[in-house]
Amino acid sequence: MDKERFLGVYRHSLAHILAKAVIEIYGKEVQYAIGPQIEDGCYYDFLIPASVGEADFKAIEEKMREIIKRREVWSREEVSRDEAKKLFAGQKFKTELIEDLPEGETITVYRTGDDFIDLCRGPHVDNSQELMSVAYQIRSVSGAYWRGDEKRDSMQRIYLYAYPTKEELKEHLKLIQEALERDHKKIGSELNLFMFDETAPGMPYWLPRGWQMYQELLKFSRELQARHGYTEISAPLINNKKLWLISGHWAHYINNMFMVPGIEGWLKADAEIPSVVGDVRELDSADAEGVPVMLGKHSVIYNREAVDTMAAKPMNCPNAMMTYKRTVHSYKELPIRYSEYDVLHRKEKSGQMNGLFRVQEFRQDDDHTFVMESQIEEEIADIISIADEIYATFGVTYRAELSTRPEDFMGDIEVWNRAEAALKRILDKKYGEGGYEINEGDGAFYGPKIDLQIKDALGREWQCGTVQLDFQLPHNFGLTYQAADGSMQMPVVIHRAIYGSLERFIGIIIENFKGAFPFWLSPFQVGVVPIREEHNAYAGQVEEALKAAGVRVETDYTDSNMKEKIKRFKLMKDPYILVLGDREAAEQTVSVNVRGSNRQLQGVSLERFVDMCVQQNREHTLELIDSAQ
RNA sequence: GCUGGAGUAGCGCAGUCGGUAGCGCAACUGAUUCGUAAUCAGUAGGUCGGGGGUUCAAGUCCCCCCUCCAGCUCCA
Repeated sequence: MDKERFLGVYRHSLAHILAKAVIEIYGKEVQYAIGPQIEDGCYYDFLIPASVGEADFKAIEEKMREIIKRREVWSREEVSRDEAKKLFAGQKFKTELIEDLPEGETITVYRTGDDFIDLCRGPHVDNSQELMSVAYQIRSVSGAYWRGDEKRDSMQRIYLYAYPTKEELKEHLKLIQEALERDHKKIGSELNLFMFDETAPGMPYWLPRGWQMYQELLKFSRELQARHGYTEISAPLINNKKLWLISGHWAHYINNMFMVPGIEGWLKADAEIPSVVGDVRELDSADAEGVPVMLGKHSVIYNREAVDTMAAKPMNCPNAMMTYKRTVHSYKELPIRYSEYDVLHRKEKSGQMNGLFRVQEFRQDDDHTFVMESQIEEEIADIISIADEIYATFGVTYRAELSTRPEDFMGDIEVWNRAEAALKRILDKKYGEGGYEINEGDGAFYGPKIDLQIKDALGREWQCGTVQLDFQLPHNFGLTYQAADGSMQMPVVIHRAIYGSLERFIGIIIENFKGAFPFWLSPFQVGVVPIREEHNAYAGQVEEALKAAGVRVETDYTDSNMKEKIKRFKLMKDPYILVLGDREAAEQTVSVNVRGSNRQLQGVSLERFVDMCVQQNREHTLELIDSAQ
């Protein structure tokens, strides 16, 4: 049996054992739903009368062990729909699953011993004893909605790690531990890169060291884009709702926007309101049921439909449209590329935030390019070449995904077809046919898109870059350009970002590099350690020489001993630590400690060391130069 | 928003049955002037996330809220 199949059968069988154990512990009223295998094990969704916590894990694991030891026989049966329904009477999820099975499909059930039956396609082990040697451990319990729908039952999902042997399980737990050690929240705090405060959830405070990196990323993006003909703009952070009405955000995105009340909408109320909808998610739903609410005397309420209501921008696009609209445009001007790095705000439901990966305030390396349809192909090829250069600089690989026309598309189907064909031509040429994924029908209603997923040092994938065609906003804003024949035509807008959000990207590279950044990106690039106070003068001279060459250097002039000084810079993961004493001062050299090795370069001339630094800044070198040759 | 966990000095943590809030690192002061990851001694630092309640007494028990974490759902 090949490994894939082996894992599938065993993990899936363990899910059944898990369900059986949970039912034996918590009683027959447990509703069990589905228990698929996943990447590192399996899970099972339950509706359990009690709430399961970490304290219960051991009992469940032991119950599973006990069940396996019973060496029960597993049997497969084919049953009719009615028989199946009878077998699972009282199990509402199973009943729903059975009802949803297509007519004529063979329904199979598996029994484990006499007292447990599950609806399942299989295959499974023949006898529980085959599971005797597999290693498993409850990973966690978490909430999950029945069929992923937040309006339906909220269930408890119990996750299991499952591997064929104890060694493999151990190996996996080690990898998890490794990921934990790379956690950007932990490293970000240790390296003084950023912080959060409860008064601004999901909005990072960038500390000096972190902001330095942030600026380097911006600088790199700006340099690269300037070479590719981009022009940068900046636009208001808050706009009147009029703009959001035109762009469609007021109708489709309002619950994710931070509102800025004006003066007009404030009302003093002292009345009974017949129908108040309390759940913000249902505000736009026609059949949301309101309840009568009595407002207290002189309550202050706000009517967001007032003419002077403003909102913080969640996206840059509408203002880019406005910028384009300022003058008339000729086809000769296109493509026009407006890049911007403005601050965006998106209100998230609580529980959605996650360090820098998901925040409420962020910047993107955003751009809106206005092109003629005939220019799409060439423009996107250029965007991909930018992405190539940026990702390569961080030493990460990526793959592309194309999402095509959804059912509720907007615009001319012919335009869609031509645009999708153009995107496919580019991707075929770049990655070879089949060298990228196609998600049919997954595009936005306003245009097809290409997503770029990067793969980090642990093999985890992250969505960063995105290139989206947009036929809708030019329409909403009435954008035009004058074509060669004198007619007025509508440009196509290309939205694109390569880092994605700077915040998320920094989170990813913190984990990718484990805080040991390439030289050009390091908050401080060189730490200088004078051995004794009498060496401070020479240290100052070295510091000045480096600063003059644009190198970010920090020097420890305190009276602590050199070991402590070295330790401090090592903990900050400065790429180079210079140790300066009598010898160096006399010879005008530096002794260099290279990060990540115990290697010391002795007697490097100051001039040579400055050159090494300058070269790495200029070339955005990924690896540290660890030789003075 | 949902499920489960957590919040005690700047950071990492301990705090038992409800009975005077502690340890390590960091900080500060003094001594030490040192050749590659922690010199020694002393000092200071707390609305125990916020609010309410129970009690003679609350970090500890109860209720509400906030924030964070692991997931679910949604997303850059």
